[in-house]
Amino acid sequence: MATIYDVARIAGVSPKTVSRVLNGDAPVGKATREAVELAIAQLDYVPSNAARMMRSQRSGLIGLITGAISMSPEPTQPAGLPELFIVQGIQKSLANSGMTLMIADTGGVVEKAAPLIDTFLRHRVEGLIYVAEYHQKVALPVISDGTPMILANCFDDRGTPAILPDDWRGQHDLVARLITAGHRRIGYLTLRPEIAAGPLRLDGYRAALQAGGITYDTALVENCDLEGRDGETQLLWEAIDRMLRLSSPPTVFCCGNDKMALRVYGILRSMGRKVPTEVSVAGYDNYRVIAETLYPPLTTVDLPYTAMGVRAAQRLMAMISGETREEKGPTLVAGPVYWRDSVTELRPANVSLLKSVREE
Amino acid sequence: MATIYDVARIAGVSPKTVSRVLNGDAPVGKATREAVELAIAQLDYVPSNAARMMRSQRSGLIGLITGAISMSPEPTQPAGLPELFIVQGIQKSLANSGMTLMIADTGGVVEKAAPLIDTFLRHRVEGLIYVAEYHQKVALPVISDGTPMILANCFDDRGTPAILPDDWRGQHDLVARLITAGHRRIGYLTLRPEIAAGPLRLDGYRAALQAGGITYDTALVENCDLEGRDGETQLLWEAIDRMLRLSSPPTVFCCGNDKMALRVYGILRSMGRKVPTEVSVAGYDNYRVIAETLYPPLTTVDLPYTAMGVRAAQRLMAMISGETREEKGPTLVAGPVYWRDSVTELRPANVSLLKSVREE
DNA sequence: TTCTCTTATGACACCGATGACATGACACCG
DNA sequence: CGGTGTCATGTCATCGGTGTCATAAGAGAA
Repeated sequence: MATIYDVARIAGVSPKTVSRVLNGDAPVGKATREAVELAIAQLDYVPSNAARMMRSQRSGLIGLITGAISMSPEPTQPAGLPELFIVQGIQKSLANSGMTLMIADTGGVVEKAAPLIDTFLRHRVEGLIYVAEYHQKVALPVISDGTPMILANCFDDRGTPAILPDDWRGQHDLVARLITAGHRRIGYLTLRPEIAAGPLRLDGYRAALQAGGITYDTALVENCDLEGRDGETQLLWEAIDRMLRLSSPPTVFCCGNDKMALRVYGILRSMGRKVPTEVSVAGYDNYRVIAETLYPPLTTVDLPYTAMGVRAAQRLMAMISGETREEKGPTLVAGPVYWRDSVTELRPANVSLLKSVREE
Repeated sequence: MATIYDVARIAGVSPKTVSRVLNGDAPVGKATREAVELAIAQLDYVPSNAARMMRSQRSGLIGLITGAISMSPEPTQPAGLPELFIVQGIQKSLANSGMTLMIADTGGVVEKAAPLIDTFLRHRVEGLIYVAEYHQKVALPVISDGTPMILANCFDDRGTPAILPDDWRGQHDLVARLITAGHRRIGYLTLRPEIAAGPLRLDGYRAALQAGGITYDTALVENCDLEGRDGETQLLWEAIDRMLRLSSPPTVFCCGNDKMALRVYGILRSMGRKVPTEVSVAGYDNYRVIAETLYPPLTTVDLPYTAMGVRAAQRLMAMISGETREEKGPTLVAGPVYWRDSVTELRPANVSLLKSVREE
């Protein structure tokens, strides 16, 4: 591998002059520059980042840790995609910053995060981002040196800067929109409460009901989320069957996520109930493979992954450049409701009332 | 940031001894070792990879380029997941090699591959892997220095070592299994021929028919793949409708991929045809979100992404260690047929005849 | 004409590790 | 008791760039 000395020799100049041509940090004569560029081309010279970095003490690297890439071998969940979109947002936002993004993967095993962080520190990354698969609490090893770190789609109890989806607002906006559409009996097949999004969305649901003057009815809320295990379909079936037999049955089922909504479609069809004419369905996640492919297309709430990635990168860059006006606490990012044909308008919507809703 | 000199000073030894403790490449006295380890802990010392690398001329880095992470904003395709599984296989295979995997992303823009390769070369990666989203031909810039490179899920016309799915065999095995199940009229809703897998799978289909003594009938084969554009459902509808009206209609529809199969389920249901009792459906990809969630679960062919990743990493490591017994040409990796309930057994299968088929 | 001032370039040390080699202290051997 | 080998450790140069400073050559200004 050619070095800057080789180039200098061929071009008949000093190494420092070659360095100047490469970095453009001082004027170089036209003839000299051309000679250097010719030599570089002849030798296929590629400068060594390691050497450059030693002297300049700046790596230009951002380390990103995710489990997206190698999820557990049984990905019943729509595994990985969320993280991908977050990473996409981060990339987009970092593209013009001159930083190089290094991505490492935990293989879904949280314990692998520590050695990966260590590897990154050895490479002297200027900042770290940890991206989680779904909104959750994490406990990462402390970064003893001052390297800034951001959590995306997760949080810890050390107050590390975090970027989170606004689950409360998302569910709230969806339910508010359903109420606007004339629905009063709104069934809710929730996520299990252990995951962070569960309680937040339930609170959003309740808040929207209250704002709409509707009483919260426990008969309309049930957790059917078995973490992808078998029996979930049966649990869903029973819950739906029970709710539909109520004297005042729900006109719409909100599902914990789009995957559950996919199951609910199947169950309702098997029961002979037509979607949406007899009963409406709404999801959460805007998981497009499902939401857009289903017939009828699914009304759901977008999880603003890309936007979260952008925010994460921005906040990190702010920390790196040492801006003191650092926000405290987590950054909440809300996503719009995607209004599609799986929900009937029981009465015409008053469009002026709608916020952050995209009609498709 | 503390250096090895700081550690040496605190521990009262020479930097070289600290180095020995870190690398364990020469015996160190117990007391000395402990003093050094204490100093390292006190200072939160993390060795600099850049410095180490300069001296040793080995980076321990493998560069991976993918478009998985940031696909186009309109991922109608099951975007990204294939690449993820490939990367997962690569990671698994590289985990114990002492190499660190650096992942970079093209954002789906092929032109970005060149600067990314350059960045990797600056970091002196010891090997490069390019992973494509689906089986396709690519044209990457030539790597002028000798850094080894592997193509995964793609190939070029320069003969760069490539790892590819065995599409011919996959479709062949599926159709052979259908024939074993007693199907004689096998409809095939193909992928568009422009993509690499299309013709290969069609050949596999024809070969299996021939081996089963069944005449190839063009009335049973139609391309309904519009690259995710609108109208695909209508095209599918028409093709299916036409085939079902034939005097000798198909008893099973093979679909170009699982996504298409999902649509076909919907169409057949709308037509009032029950799957699988009245007509069977098979897919391709084993795209689990679809194949396992659909009711009935979908018979399909696995695309062995993880295995491809493993093979890619192995072949790369072989190249790096300079083994001369390098295979020529692409490595083909076949995936098993996943036999699920979407296909009826018209006659009981003779299990002893089945190869690489998983019954679920 | 002489004195700045800019432009263009080189000399040299240094970043933080490690490879090659040297050295000192013992242990074991005949 | 000298020779030889092993263990434990230190010295020094070096990897490939770049920061700092020096210097030479012209361009204008006084």
